[in-house]
Amino acid sequence: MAMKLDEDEGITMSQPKMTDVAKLAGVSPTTVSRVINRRGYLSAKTINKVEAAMHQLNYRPNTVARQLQSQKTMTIGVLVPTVANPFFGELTFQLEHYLFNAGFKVLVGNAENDIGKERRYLQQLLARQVDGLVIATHNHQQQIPEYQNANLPIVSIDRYLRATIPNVSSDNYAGGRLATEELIRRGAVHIIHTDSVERFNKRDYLRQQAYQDVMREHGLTPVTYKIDFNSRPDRLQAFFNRIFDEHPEVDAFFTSNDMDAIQLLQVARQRGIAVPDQLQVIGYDGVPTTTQIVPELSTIVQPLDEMAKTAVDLLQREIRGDQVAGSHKLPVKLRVSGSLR
Amino acid sequence: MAMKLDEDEGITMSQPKMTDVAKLAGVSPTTVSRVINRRGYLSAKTINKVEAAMHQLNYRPNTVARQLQSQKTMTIGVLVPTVANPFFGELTFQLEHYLFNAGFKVLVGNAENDIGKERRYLQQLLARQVDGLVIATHNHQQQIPEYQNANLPIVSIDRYLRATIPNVSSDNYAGGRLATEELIRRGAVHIIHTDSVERFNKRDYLRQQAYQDVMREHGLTPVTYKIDFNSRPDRLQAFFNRIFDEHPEVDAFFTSNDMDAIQLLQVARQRGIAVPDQLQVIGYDGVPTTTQIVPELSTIVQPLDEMAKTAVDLLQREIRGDQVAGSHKLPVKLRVSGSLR
DNA sequence: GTGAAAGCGCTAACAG
DNA sequence: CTGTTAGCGCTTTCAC
Repeated sequence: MAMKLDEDEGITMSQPKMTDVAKLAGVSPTTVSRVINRRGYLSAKTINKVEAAMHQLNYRPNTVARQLQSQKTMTIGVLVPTVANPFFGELTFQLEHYLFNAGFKVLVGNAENDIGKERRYLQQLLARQVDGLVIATHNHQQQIPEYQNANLPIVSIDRYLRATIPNVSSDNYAGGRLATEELIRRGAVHIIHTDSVERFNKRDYLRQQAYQDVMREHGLTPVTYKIDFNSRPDRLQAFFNRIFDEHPEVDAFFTSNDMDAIQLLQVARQRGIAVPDQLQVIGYDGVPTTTQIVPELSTIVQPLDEMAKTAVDLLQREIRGDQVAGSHKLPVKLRVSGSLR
Repeated sequence: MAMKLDEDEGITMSQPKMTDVAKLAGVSPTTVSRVINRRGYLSAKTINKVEAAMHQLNYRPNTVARQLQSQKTMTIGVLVPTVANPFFGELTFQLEHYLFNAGFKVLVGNAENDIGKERRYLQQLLARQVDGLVIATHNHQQQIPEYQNANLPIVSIDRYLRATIPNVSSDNYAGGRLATEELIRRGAVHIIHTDSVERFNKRDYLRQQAYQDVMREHGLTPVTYKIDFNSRPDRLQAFFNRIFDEHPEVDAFFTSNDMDAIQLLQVARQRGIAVPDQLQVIGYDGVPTTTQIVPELSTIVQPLDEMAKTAVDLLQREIRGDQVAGSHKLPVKLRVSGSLR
């Protein structure tokens, strides 16, 4: 029956608040607040009384009220194209992991490559609902004015937003060089690079730039195809089939992400092209989940773990008031597997 | 220079509030509030003045203050094992999609199969920081007392939490039957079922139950192996190798999820077992991303889209005060592909 | 050691 | 059509 106490007293009562606890414990709300926050001098007796009362009422301090008072939400907004994509799923996971350890919660939004949705998220989140923002979407920043006059700590992932917004990415230039040089070293000559169309700034073209530089240094002709990141599988397959038709001499691909590389491997199999003997492939990303599913794919591994850690670190510094603009590049490494000979 | 107005006035000013707008527009805060919320009668002139002032100050109403006043956060907490897993990534995506359309934001937490972390999330979120919760984690609910006295709308996904908490799942029994019957129909006799160890309630055993029922109906001997959902790839491979060693006669598998099925296919390839000629495989989940990556896998497709929609619908009804307990099962379908002969 | 009063930014109730 | 007042639940001065 003692166990029923809460219900007896509380079944009709809405959520208890501080004054309820204070009344039950026979102290003032201020004292209850002090006990919760362990602030100031308190007698052991008072602490016990208050804690007993809180327990009895199953009291939880109202987070929103504390947020209003403290002017902090301890929440970070994370905007990605979609967490359904393994890359952004892993990124979101890593961000949440580090943010949680730093005391923050995560509000996620899938922009779904919809500029309108991204803007609506920004409008809501910029209204002091979060203490900061991590932006990993792909939409054209110039169509999203909110980024220009945003007055909140922001970190972008692998994307240029504004001079004063720090950006975290893998070392795209090094990755592009690494992939291209490796393919050449292994005998490839007709190497095609596929890249995303969603790049709107020179700083976002570094993989392609590296590929072209390396090709030219070796006296080879660079060929780059642009892929729409949103392409459904069937359109992707048609896309790769077209490349094979237009370039029957191709003996290697460097794709801008692993999902594309995987589609490419399927098309190659359908066309009876042997990998790696006739065709070598290197992707980009190296997300653990994808690697687990398709271990034979060679790829440039982005250190998503370190990238998330860096992003969280930068964000915390921004929140503290530091200036931390600039491009933060993390080292990549090559994962050699069955798609290389 | 007119473009610089904001900065001239606002560079040193912190975030403007309603009184700032009111002062600039020469009205009371209440009127500003009315304009924002389009409530009551307002003269066109006043609306214009206020909107001009809001625009000039780049004013955004403080969300937290509104939340405190309205006693609503329009935010839903979503707890999953990890969004890095394609199944939960897709689930989270779908949930966010429907929640956004219903006006809600999403706070995600990765429980990481850590009971402590799941509890800390619950303690925080139950403190009125969200208007409801979607629980898709795998931890043992009996080790998480918060679920028993949680005083907030909750929906669970494919998992029993408490009698009064509605649960959404695919029709696991039908799915188990469908898979097993299909394998038998296609000539399999020694069919092994692998299932997750993270099932703590009879209601969570329906796939296994269906498998066993069908096997017995056909005079076959059911063999179920339990897998730890968290197993790293190498441990999973060792696990499947052990099964092959212990049951060299096996000619089909029905696995409890596609990731396991994919590892199984890799082990079969390593051992030189031909799929589907020597071994047929049916997985469970049928997430679009996974299907795109491994199209040859046959599987029972869960309608994640419909499940998310249903969960959001139930949650909204709970928030309105309706009683909506019970188990909500959605129909599955078989996807036939290369791993079936 | 503890309490009373003011205020975080907004909106609902009540006037006028 | 618009303003004044009070209050959402908490914390932070400032007293005592």
